[in-house]
Amino acid sequence: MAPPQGKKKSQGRRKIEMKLIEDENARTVTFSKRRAGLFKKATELSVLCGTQIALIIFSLGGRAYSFGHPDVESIIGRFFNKNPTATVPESSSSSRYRTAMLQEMKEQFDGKSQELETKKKRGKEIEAALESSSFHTTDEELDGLDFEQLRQLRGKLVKMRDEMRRLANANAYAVANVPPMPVPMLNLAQVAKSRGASMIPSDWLKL
Amino acid sequence: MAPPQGKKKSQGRRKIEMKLIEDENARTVTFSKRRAGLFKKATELSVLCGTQIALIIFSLGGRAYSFGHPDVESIIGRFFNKNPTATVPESSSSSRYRTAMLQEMKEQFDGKSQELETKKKRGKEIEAALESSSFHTTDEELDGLDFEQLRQLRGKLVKMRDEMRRLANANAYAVANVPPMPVPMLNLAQVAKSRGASMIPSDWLKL
DNA sequence: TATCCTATATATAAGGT
DNA sequence: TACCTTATATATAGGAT
Repeated sequence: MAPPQGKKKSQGRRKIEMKLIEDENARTVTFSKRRAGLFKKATELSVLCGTQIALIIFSLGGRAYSFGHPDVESIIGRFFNKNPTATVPESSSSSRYRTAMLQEMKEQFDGKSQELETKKKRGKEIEAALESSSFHTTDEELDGLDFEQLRQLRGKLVKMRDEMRRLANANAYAVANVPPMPVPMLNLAQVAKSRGASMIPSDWLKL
Repeated sequence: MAPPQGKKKSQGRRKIEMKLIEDENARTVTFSKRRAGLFKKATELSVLCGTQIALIIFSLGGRAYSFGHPDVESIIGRFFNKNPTATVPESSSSSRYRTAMLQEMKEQFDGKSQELETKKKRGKEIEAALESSSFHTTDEELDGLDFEQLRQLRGKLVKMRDEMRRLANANAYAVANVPPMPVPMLNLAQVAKSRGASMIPSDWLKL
C-alpha cells in the first residue's frame, strides 16, 4: 500500500532477439500472449476490411488453435481450388471440406468437455465474435461461452449439419478418409453436463 | 532542420471504430498495412516459439496471401488429419496436399514473372525469412528476392519436387482434381528473364 | 497457466510526397 | 500504390501473484 519511493516496480517491456526462446517457461508464456495477439489482429483485419482470413496455430503441446472468417474450411478450399470469386463452391471438394470441418468441430467439443470443468469462464468479447460469422476455437474463447452463446453456436451447427446433409445427398461422392455418411453428432450434451448444466432444454441437446 | 515552431505536422495515430471501413481507399491502405503487420507477427511467433503456423488472407481483389511454417500444406494437412505428433504424415492425403501446394507455387511464380519487371526490389529481411524453412508468398516479399535468394529457393523447390516424386511413386493414388503425375515444372526461367537476368547458369533453370 | 502491472517497444491512422 | 513522418494507440517482456 505504501508508495515504494522511487523504486520502479518493473523495467517495462524490453527488446528481445528474434530467435527461438530457449527458456521453456518464457517460451510458453510468450506463445500464449502472442497467440492471443495474433488472433486479435486477424479478427480486426477481417472486420475492418471484410476480408477472408484463415489462421491455424499448433502449440508445442500439439493443440490446434484456429480462426477463420467466414470459416477455416472455406478459406482453405478457396486457396487450393484457386477460385477467387466463389464464396463457397458447392462442389464435391466443398462437401469434403465441410465434412472434415464438422468432424473437427465435433472433436474439439468432445475434447473441451473434459477440460471445461477445471477452468473458470471469462467470456467478454465473445458475443461480438459470435455475432460475426467467424469461428473461434481457442481454449479461452470456448471457455468464455455462456449458455445463451452456446445456444447460438448450436444454432449455427444445426444449420451446417443440415446444409451438409443436403450436399451429401445431392452428390454422394466417395472421398478418401472421410465417409460421406453418417453425419457426426455434436456432443453438446457432454459439454453442457460438464458445466453443471441443468436448466438446458433437454430437447435441443440433440442435434 | 529548423524546428517548425509549434505547428504539429500530424495528429498522429487515432483510434478507430472496429467496424468495416466505409471509405474504399482508406480500407485498401489499412488492409495493406495490417496484412503486413499480421504476417510479421505470425513470422515472429513461429521463430520465437518454433511453432507451426499457417495464415491465409484473401484481399478484396481476390488475391491470396499466405504464410506457413514450415509450409501451409503441412499445417492444413495436420489440421484436418488431426495428427498432432506427426511432422508430415506420409499418407495419400499428404501427397495430395503436397501436389496441390506445388501447383500453387508454380502458378504464383508464373503470375509473378509478369509483374516483376514493373516493380522495384527492396529485400531486406527476406534473407532471414528464407533461412528459416518458412515460405512467404506475398507480393512484396517475392519482389525482394535477389538472385542468390532465388537460387536458394530453387534448391528448396527441387527438394520438394524430388520428395513429391518419391511419394507419388511409393503410393500412386488417384486423387480427385489432382492427377498424381506429371510433376509440374516451375517456370524459374521466366522469372529470371523478367528480371533481365543473363548471368544465371542455364542448367539450373531446369528443375 | 492465467492475470495484473509497469514501462517500453511496436504498430499504425492521418496527412504529405 | 508505395513510402515517409508524426503522434498516439496497442502489444508485450519481465516480474509478482
